[in-house]
Amino acid sequence: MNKQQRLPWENPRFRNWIAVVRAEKAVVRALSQALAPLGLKIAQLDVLMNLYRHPGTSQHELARRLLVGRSNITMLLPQLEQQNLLRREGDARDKRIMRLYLTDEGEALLMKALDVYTALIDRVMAQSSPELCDAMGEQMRRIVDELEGE
Amino acid sequence: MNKQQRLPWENPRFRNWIAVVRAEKAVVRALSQALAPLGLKIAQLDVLMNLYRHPGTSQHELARRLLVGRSNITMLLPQLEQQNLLRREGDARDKRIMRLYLTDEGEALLMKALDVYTALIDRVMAQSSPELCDAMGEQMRRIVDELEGE
DNA sequence: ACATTATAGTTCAGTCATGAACAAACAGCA
DNA sequence: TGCTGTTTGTTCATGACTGAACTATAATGT
Repeated sequence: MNKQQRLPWENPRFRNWIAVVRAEKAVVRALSQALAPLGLKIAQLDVLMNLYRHPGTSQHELARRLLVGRSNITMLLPQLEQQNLLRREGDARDKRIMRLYLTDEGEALLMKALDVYTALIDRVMAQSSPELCDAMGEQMRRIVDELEGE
Repeated sequence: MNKQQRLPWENPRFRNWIAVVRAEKAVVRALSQALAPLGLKIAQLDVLMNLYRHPGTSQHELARRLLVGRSNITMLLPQLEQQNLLRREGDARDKRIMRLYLTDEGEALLMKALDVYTALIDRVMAQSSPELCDAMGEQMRRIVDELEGE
C-alpha cells in the first residue's frame, strides 16, 4: 500500500499510454487544419473514405464501421449531399434502406484529401523505422481486440 | 500517378496509424465506463490528476496543460467544487488568478480513479513487451515533438 | 503618473456527437 | 392473413467543447 507505487506517472506503461493520447490529439488537430482548405471535416472524410471502399453502404453499416451513432450519420449526410459529394438511393427491395454512393465530384475531392492525409501520416510516421511502426500497429490492433472482444 | 499507389489503406504506415486511432478510441470508451461508477468523467479525472501533481495551478495553466480552452475549465470546475473535490483560492498578489487545490476528498477519489485507470492501462499494455511499449511511447513523443515544434 | 497593452477568468452562441423515443418498413410464424 | 417483434432512418433534448467578446486586473513604456 505504498503510495509511491500507486502513482501512475512513474509507471512506464502509463506514461507511454499518455504519449499515445497526446500524439493522437496532435495528429487530429494537424489533420483538421490541413483539411480545412478543402472544406472538409475529419468526420466527413471518414464518410467519403468508407463510401469509396464500400459503395452502396447503408447508413446503418456506415455508422457501425465508423463507430458512431446512426443519428450522427443522418446529420452528417445532408451537408455532403448538398455539396454533391455523394448521393443517396433508396434500396429497391427494402424501402427502409438508403444506399450511399460517391459522386465523381466526391471521389475527386476524396483523392485530394487523401493526398493531404497520407502526407501528414508519412511525415509523422517517418519518425520511426517501418519495423517499429508495424510493431506498434500490431500492438494497437491487439489492444482493440482485447477491449472489443475479438 | 498510378491510382493504386495513392490509396492509403494499402500503405502500412497509414494502416498502422488508423490502428492507433481505433485503439485510442477503444481505451477512452473503456475508461469512461470504468470511471462511471465513481461518478467521474475523463475530463474531470484529468483535472484532478493535474492538480495532484501541480497544486496551486491557475486555471490558465491548467487549460494549457490539458490542451483545452480556458472556458472549458471555467465550466468544468463548478461541478468538482460542489462535490468538494477541489477548492479555488484567489491569489494574494494577482487578483485575476484563481489557484486550485485538491481537497482531501478529491485526493481520495483521485486515488480510487487512478487504481481504475492503471488497471485498464496495465491490461491493454500487457499485450506487448515492456521494451516494445517503451519504443512505442518514444515514437509517440517524437510525433508530438514533430507536430508541436519541440 | 498615465496611457497602452497584455493577461485571467467568465459568458455566450455555435458545433458536434450522443442516446432515447419514434414511424415506416420488413420478417416470421400462428 | 394478421400479429409480433426487429430493423432502418429520423427527430429531439442533452452534454461537451470551442472561440470570440467582455470585464477586471496587472504590467509596460514614456
